[in-house]
Amino acid sequence: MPRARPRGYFDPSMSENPADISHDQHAVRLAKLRELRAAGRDPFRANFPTTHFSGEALQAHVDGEDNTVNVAVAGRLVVIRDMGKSQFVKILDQQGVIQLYVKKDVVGEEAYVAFKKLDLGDIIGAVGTLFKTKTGEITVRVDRYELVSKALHPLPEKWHGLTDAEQVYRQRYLDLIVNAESRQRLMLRSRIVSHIRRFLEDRKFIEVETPVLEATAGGAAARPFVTHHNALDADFFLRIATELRLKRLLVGGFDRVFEIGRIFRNEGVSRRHNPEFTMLEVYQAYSDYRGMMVLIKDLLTSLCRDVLGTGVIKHAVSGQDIDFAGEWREAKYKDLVRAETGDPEWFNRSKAEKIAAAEKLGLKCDPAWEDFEVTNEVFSKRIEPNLIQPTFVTHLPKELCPLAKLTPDDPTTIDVFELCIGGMEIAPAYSEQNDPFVQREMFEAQAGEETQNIDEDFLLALEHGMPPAGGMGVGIDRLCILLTGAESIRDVILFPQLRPGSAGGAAG
RNA sequence: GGGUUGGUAGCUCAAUGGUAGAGCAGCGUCCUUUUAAGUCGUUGGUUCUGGGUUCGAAUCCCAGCCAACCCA
Repeated sequence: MPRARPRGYFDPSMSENPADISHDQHAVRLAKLRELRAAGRDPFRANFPTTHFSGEALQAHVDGEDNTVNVAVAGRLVVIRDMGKSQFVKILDQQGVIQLYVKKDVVGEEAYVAFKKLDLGDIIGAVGTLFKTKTGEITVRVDRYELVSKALHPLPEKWHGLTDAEQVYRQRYLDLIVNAESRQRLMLRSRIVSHIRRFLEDRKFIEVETPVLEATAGGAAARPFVTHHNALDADFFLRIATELRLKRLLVGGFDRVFEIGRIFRNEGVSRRHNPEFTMLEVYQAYSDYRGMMVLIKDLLTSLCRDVLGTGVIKHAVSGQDIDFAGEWREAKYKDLVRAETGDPEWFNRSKAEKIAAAEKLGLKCDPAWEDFEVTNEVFSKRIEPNLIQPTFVTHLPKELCPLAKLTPDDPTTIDVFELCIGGMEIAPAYSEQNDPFVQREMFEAQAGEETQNIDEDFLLALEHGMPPAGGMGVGIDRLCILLTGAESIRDVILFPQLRPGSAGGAAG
């Protein structure tokens, strides 16, 4: 038997009726939507003119002068505190949250009744004046409001937010609505990229865009994605670097160029790797890798100063403070390896001796590896993870990068640095190879049997004369991990790659 | 690709082989300066999927899907 209860919008006394939908939040919202439409009100308006973002409105309030400043604001309802004949609610916009105060005797009976039927998640616009509540919060006293867009699904819980990693990534919009930390971190990424553009433009660099679809994927050692062009009936590769295109521009007389471009590598997914990621590549004619050192140090210190407002950041993994303001260490690759292995004669040992020594350090080595690969295993597993403070590692073995110029007094190494910070490689930079004959030899040595993979068009460009140049690549995602204190690359990419699946079916 | 951990109400989480619960959200009241507002009442479950063991499975076993972490 249904119990006697006052009848309201959805009467629980109807709960034994299959038509009762009070437990189904989606159905309740659909019913409210139908009611709005039946009353001739559009639940999805075309616009709502605003005068202020939330943050601007908070700034616009004049202390001690309540209700003198008019504002029109809009955003998503994220908090509702109903006190009977008045309500405090909060709306979220791009700049954050602002509180609204809606009084029955200000907005009128009809509008107030309609306001009570709004749901968390609805997008509303409001016009009113600014005042400060008795607890000191700057608030909009609402004269008039509109429902701008109805939300048909409930928001995740306000206090704990959304924690399910899968839903965070597949439905990032929910994460952005309820997790302020995510919202701020991803906005910080935008500011970082924006700062990099301004920084380089101030130094006369030109931003360019080069093809993503390439006939040969060169400029790095990585497996590419393959795709197909129907009209040309030809396979294309998604680029794995922008280097060879940008150098053609150096030949063409664009002396300082950069591209902030999406790079695609068909490799594993991990905390540090997304199949598509963003790389800054910079080339400066008549400079060299030493010039790039100055550039990257200026760039990172200015990022810390102007975007983060600090010279020291906390390293998420080790807990150490990373000091960008002080002197940056510079160390030769070979010296670091000799120190780590405790063997001054490391580079005179045979491959077998190196493997034996590396395995004593707890490393697993594939016997098929080349000599330099064994050494590099020591570097990447034992040395790089411990380079927390900014460190330029210089004079790498020439086998590691076929596009750089050899060190004048040591033909086994190249004029390059790898900037390591927080145990990660942040930016490799070279004195770029501009001798077409040496470049061809390096390509051929690297290609082995697969000479069809040599980019002949690039070599032809070099034969027309490329100015000497310093070049540098900066992994934007890793830089953002470092600067925002994120633990995973997925936390600094809006929509990280996941296995295909639907958002709705994600939870089960 | 291998190992480990996890998947329970819209969300955050309980329930260690014996009637699936709580908080928030929802629904119905009270409340015209609240701050995770408060107050009284109340609805809501294919326990990721499919098999198996058992008198009985969210729980144990097998397979699969998805995710996180570690390794390659």
